[in-house]
Amino acid sequence: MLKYKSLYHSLKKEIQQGTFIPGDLLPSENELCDQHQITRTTARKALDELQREGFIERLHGKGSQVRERRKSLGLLNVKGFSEAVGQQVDAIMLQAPDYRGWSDRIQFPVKENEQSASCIHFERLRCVNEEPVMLENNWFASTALPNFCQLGFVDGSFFKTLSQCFFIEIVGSEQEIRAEVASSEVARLLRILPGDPVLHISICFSTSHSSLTIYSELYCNTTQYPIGNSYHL
Amino acid sequence: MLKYKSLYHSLKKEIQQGTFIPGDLLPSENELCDQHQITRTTARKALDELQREGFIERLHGKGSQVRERRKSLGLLNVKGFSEAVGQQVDAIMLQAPDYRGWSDRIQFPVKENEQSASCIHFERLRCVNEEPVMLENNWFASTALPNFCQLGFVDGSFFKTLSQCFFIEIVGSEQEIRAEVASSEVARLLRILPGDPVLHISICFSTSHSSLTIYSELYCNTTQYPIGNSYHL
DNA sequence: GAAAATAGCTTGTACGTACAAGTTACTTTT
DNA sequence: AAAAGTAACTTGTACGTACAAGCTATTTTC
Repeated sequence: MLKYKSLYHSLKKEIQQGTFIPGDLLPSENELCDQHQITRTTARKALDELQREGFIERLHGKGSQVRERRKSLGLLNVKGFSEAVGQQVDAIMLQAPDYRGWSDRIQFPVKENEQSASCIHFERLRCVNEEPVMLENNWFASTALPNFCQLGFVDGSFFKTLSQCFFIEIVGSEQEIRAEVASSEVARLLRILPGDPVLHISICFSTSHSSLTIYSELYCNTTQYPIGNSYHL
Repeated sequence: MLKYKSLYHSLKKEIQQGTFIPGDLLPSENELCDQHQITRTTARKALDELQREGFIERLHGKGSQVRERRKSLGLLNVKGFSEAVGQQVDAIMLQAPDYRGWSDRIQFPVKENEQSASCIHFERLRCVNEEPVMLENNWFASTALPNFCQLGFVDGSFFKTLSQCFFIEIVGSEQEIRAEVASSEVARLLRILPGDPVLHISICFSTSHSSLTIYSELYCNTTQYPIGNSYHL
């Protein structure tokens, strides 16, 4: 594991677990250097990442302060659902992973080297406090992930499974966001009325594995939980 | 001007103006160092920023490649409308900047030190090819920007005005995104029907001036142009 | 006692170096 | 002619140093 990533994960974990609460100052850059046997350049790279994702605020002359996180679904900068609201979150698998042809519902052009491979697809319904809030479809080429369909999800998280079973990380994403009227199918699953507005997000995730791109299609009921996004420095 | 910001702006300008087109490789990091009399650390900081905003892709062992930008409104990571679609974009001022009380339409808690100041507000309608696509409301404390109401906008851009007249830069933002039904007022301005879905974005921009926060409220017709967002590394 | 100076911390920018690792084109070997 | 090796580029990580600039608590001065 790279040194800056290791520190980044370690600090993020401590923030998420409540070791540091909003308002707290993290150890200073020099202290982190001593604790982890790294240089300030490396420590700052980890803190840069935490800042971009909105976990901390850097105060010139003071330190790195843990930020208050709003209760939104926090999805746009983020690699999944797990960094979201501090509430009971779960997922219902509507269509378990299986082999299909490439769907025309994918809003991004599928890369050529992937089109020739077969496509794995799965569909889930995300719930907060047992209320459905997001319908999620994912497509990707089967080549990079042998035996994926036989595996279960680590902690119910697709991205954790990618990381822990295949050592593949998300390194970027491109998204398009629209407000649309719910189709009868989407409305039924999200328990809203056909014609109600839904947030439609198309995402194309690039990963550390060059032949794996993940194409996602999300429909969100934002009545109770808006989608959040933050950006710093 | 800081060295890394200067290089960042210079490269971004060249990409936007078409000096480098998608697929081109930028000068290598070492070449940029020679051209601008800086070290690789500084050059990389500028390239990091361009990468995060989706302008370039870094190819290990090859170089920094200019990315294909999709024709979306590209607003979420971005500081304004200007980085958007390569089409005719303009704005109609519906309510010129003037002093008002703090509106209850602001979706974020207004900071205490700002509440005591008076509030400047303006409203604009953004158009692409003369079709209205976004209704924009902005609020901020008057203290940081003396005589703002008397000034015109530089190139029609609020953020350019902040930068060039007041030397204030956007350093972060927090956003909440919802799909809603258009009110009759919003529908009339966006030339859609009341009840049609609109994308509702609430933004809170933090700036390099500690006593200036900009609160924005956007309503978008995403039928033709979705809102785009990208994230890399 | 109040104000000003100071010392010691913090983060921000920028310098320079070294080596690992990926890509490419050329050269050598087979 | 094909394959293997190599040299010269590229970016990625990490080291270490220096000074600027912001914050805070203490000390000194008035």
